[in-house]
Amino acid sequence: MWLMENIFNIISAIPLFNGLPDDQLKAIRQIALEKQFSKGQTIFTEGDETKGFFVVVTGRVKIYKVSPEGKEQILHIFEAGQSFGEVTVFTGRHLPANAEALARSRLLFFPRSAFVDLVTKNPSLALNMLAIMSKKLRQFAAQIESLSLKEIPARLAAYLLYLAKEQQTSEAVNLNVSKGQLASLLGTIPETLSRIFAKLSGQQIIRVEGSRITLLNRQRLEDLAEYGKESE
Amino acid sequence: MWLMENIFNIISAIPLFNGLPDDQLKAIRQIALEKQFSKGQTIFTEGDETKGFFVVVTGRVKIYKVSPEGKEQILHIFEAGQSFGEVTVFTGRHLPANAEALARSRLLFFPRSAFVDLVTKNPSLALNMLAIMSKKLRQFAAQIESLSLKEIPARLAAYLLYLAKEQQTSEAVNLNVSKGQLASLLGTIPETLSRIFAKLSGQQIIRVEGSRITLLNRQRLEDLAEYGKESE
DNA sequence: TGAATACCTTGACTTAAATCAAAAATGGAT
DNA sequence: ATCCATTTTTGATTTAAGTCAAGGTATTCA
Repeated sequence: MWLMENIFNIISAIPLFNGLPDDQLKAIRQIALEKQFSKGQTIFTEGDETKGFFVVVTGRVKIYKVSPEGKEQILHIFEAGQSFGEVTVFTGRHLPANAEALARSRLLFFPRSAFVDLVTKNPSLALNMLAIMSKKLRQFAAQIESLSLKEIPARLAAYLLYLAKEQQTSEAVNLNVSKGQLASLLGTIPETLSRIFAKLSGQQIIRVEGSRITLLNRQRLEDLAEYGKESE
Repeated sequence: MWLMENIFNIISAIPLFNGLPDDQLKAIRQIALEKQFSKGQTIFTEGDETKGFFVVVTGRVKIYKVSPEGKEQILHIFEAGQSFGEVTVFTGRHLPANAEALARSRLLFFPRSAFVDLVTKNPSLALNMLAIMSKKLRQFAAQIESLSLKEIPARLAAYLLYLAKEQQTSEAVNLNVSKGQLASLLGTIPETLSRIFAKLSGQQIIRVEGSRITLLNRQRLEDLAEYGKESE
């Protein structure tokens, strides 16, 4: 019984379900299924038929694509409260990417047709969903821009500033993924990322201590992120 | 009077409004505004506040980002029946990219709040909108994959195959954009694209005659698109 | 028709980042 | 602790693609 209550609280805290009346939240709870995934476990694979979408309750999930040579490009890393896999709910077909748990994760699964029914009956839910998908479109647009218009040091600088904002700090940020994963997120490989960390450290722009990055010169970091070239 | 009828017909043929009952289509017609843009004219600029979104009636529109050095990355080219700029309808804030007419274009403009009202009252419209945004997310995911995991010849090969599918031909495709624009769409520059056209021509994989590209060896083109390396 | 402009191609060179290879560092597990 | 496995770093080299510069080819417009 307390477990049901627990899920209810979790659901009401998910941005996707923000502002919905209690009876709707109850209906949502009715259709949600809990799933557990251990670290490294695959949640779904590109090309899979899908039956619904997920919300992260605890843990962390990466969504990624793999090239035939095995190189991986992370599209996104989702944390508690965020949803993924919605794409297939509304276009039917196959999943466009892979999902893997980066840590032991608890997820809620929403079966497609039951969820579509809810959306149909509840305009606020539909608007929330549209808002979330709009936000994802924005993020993808930014990622495309970054991949094609910026060099890797600029992408790293932008990512560090993004983390600083997320973590509400202007001093030092904590990488929430391994450096190898970060490389993939930035569209590069670990060796290159390592060299760029070394270069920026040498220039006194950042200090790297394991996964803790101290921002020594925020101005230069911002210039780098914006112009892709160092202001000398 | 005939003009109103005309708009009505146009609206009913737009995928976004597929399957909606006539009274809803009439309501949509009520809020739609017609706008004309000449070739090269800017429709909106990154950072603009927006008041709604657009549907292309005739013509062609490119959505793009520009780096500080002036290099341009095209995110998408929209043609008749397609909508763009929806992102800001549901997240408020600012436009994330630029839009420019590639040809003389007639657009319908849907003011934000009136449209949100319609969506709220009409579940089918909300679902259509969600389906369209899902499709855009897929396309962006594919573009991110392409930019980071494939070399430029592979991107070109994939694009040519995509065009062949679009144009329902297996013989020869017609580039619907200038080669310079195509370069930007593929995340490169005209010089590089030109060299790759020359290289693939030399290998008898394609024949280039202006904007008409004949696919001489579809198999090798497919290998190239998938593996990014040439099958020797 | 011919000039003007935009578009496309080719060449020589530079450079950012990938690859290959190997050494260091880190972090669990026993 | 010590070992093992993974992650990270460093070095030498290669390579794809960008830059700069100059011609060439279309298109458009008067």
